[in-house]
Amino acid sequence: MPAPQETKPRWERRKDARPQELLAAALAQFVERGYAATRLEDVAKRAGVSKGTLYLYFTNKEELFKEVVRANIVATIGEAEQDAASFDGPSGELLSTLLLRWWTEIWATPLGGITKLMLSEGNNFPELAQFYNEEVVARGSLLITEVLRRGIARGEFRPVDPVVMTRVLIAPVLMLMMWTHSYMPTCDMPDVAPEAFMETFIITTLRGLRADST
Amino acid sequence: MPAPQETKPRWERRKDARPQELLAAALAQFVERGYAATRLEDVAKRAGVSKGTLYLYFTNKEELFKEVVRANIVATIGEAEQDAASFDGPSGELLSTLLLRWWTEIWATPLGGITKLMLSEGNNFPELAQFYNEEVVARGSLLITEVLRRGIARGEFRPVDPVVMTRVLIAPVLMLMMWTHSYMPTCDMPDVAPEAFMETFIITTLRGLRADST
Amino acid sequence: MPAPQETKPRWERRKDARPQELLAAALAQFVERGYAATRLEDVAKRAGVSKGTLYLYFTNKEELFKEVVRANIVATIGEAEQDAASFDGPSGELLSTLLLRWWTEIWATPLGGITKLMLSEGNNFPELAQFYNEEVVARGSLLITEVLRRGIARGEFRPVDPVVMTRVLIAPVLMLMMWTHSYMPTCDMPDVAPEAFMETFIITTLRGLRADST
Amino acid sequence: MPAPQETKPRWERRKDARPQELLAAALAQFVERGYAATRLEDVAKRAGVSKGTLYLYFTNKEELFKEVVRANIVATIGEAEQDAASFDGPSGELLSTLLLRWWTEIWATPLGGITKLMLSEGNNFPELAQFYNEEVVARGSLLITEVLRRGIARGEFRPVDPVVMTRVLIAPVLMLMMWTHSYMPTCDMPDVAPEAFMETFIITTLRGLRADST
DNA sequence: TATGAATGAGTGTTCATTCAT
DNA sequence: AATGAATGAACACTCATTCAT
Repeated sequence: MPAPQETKPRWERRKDARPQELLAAALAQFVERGYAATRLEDVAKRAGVSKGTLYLYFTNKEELFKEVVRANIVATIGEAEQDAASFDGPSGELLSTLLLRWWTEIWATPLGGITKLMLSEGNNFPELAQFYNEEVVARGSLLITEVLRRGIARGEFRPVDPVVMTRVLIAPVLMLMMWTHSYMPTCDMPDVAPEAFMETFIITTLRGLRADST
Repeated sequence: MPAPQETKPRWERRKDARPQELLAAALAQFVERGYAATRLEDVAKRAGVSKGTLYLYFTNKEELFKEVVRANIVATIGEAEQDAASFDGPSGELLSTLLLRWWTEIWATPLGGITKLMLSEGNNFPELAQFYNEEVVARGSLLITEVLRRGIARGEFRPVDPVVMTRVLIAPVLMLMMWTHSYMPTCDMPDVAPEAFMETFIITTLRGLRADST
Repeated sequence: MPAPQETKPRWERRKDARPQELLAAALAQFVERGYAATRLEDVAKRAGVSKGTLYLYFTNKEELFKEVVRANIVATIGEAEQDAASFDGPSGELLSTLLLRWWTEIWATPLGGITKLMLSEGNNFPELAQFYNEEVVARGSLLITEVLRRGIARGEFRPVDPVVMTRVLIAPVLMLMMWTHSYMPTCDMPDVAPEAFMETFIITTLRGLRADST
Repeated sequence: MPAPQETKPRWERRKDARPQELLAAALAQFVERGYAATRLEDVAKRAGVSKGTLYLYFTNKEELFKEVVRANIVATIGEAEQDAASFDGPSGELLSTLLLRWWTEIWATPLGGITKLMLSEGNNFPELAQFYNEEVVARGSLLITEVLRRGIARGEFRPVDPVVMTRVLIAPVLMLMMWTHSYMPTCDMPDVAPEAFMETFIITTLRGLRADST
């Protein structure tokens, strides 16, 4: 009896890589189509597996979605927190840096798509929305709030409620995220470049926030 | 003589009131569930009629939605346009009035829910999105843009690109709309009153926009 | 108190005419669309009445259809029978006259449409089909058969089974009826004028039937 | 040891056989009920599968029907075309062979039912009618027309318009098809055997077509 | 007698989920 | 571990029929 040849399998065994690949495919599809409109078959096709395989790794569509979110949220925020802590210059500069980085680093990232998705369809997944808020929104907001407190304490910003102001600062960026991730061209009526938006927004708001602008 | 049975009629004739009732029910359901997740049968049930009745008054789901939008918009925007045209004071005041009215009159109104809905699901229903944009967003935006032009021309505002600035002004209000209409309370993390948000936003932005803030 | 004026009613009372009008409208619609595809609402609209009115006169769609057929079958056949009986010339001439008249007088008549309809959808109304056959097809066929017998007896036609031959003679006319009443132009591939069809058919068949064509 | 329960599997894997089975079930149902009245659920039930399964193999009802036609036609017509091309004898013989074969090979086949169906319901499904005409009727007709041209050119047939004559030749066979597939027995009034019909029809018509029958 | 608003059963189609292989 | 054939619940829309007015 001939020993079975150690043939290289036609497709490579990558037991461990599978889940990642599936999550990647799911992420892409969710971002592209939204949650409800994403068909698991398309996710499977995108990952190059069969529909059934998805169910070997994820209980159902909802769980898959949750995993996608969890897998893509981790690191990014932590960095920003550290940067902010070690910054030493004027608060306005810190603030604008933070907002700009937020935009540039998230927007290019899948996280941008997820944010849009959560804002859009979060209602249908209260549990998930809560999770997302706690892990992402709350931590991010706190960061901004702290900078505002710092600026007010140092007399750089006029006295405002830092929590409310945080929201005012976050809102435009989130909205830009939504606009950017909406692929209907008509919706972005007269074309406004995200960069121009961010610049105008930051300049104007910082001016409005300055303590010395009597 | 036996008392005549008090049989409840299978249906009641309500010819004139019907359309309004249906639109109201549809609006509520759309806002509550979103467009895609709204089943026409539920709308019907909510209005106390049968599924078929809806089709006596509206061609299909899409048309029903459009009617809902039309019935809740026309007046509102028109008024704002007229008010703006006849206003005579400083542009900053006009702008803040406009934004505040926008918020108060739309937010209290179900129209807020519709705006949220369009932002959320617009992607999946391009035709609806386009319709909404043309009828609502474009007209509203133009209003703001014109005020900005006016203020810049009169030297009240510093020179900014009025189109970009329009977006910057719109974004926070839209975002507030989204937050407000997301019924997961957790999402509104530290409770920020919409009024406080609007106030802080308007004051800050107008300060940042003023021409004389050297 | 003024005596109520004897005003002429806005619409004329024509109690007796109603059923006829309804039947006429139904006939037209059935012929135009076929049985299944005819919506009672369209019949009503065509007759200028409301949908409900139809149900005052006819139990349901099926009964309406039956009445339409019954009301349009009566007279025509009788005439032909009498003409044939009193004819005195050569049988070939009689036959061709009969076939041509059949075509010209039925084709223009609603009976043509009904024939097409019966052929098409008769399966779904076995009872009706039977009735139609007995009253129309059988009597008409018998007429032809008799002429064939006459011709054979007089030595004008070669000896054929007159019953079978009757079918052979009827078939093309019926088929022409079907083609003519099919309003999809494509189905009548290269356009063949009904008159040309009838002429070619009659000439060829009579030639084939002649006794002397040795 | 307990005998393993003989549970019947919810479904059986039949990958390769399935399409054929589905087509067969669909054919039967279509012929039995007609196109419009055939519910896909019944087709599925007949094939012993669920409704959804149909959609694994066929895009929709219309496509299913087209496939049924394709699966039952291609061969038949093709053969006839080849036979005709290679035939070398007198045109009358070719013609009668063609017509007879058409009858016997189609009539015995469910394809007869489909022809009946198209004649009956074609009006209501223009696209199907067109498809059927192009694929079946047009090709078949052309075959006959060519034979007629051949016969005329060779002096075997008297000069007639071959296109019109084609129709005259087709009509009786189609009509016979309709009669045969109408399952109301009454409709075939005095019992005429299809074979007798065909024989009488062919003999008579060929006699009428002969060039030498002075 | 006439109306037409209202009904609700029925069907084609989609897609998340299951399970024999 | 992986497949993909099979499932069946769900939903938009139609239309014959009913019935309060």
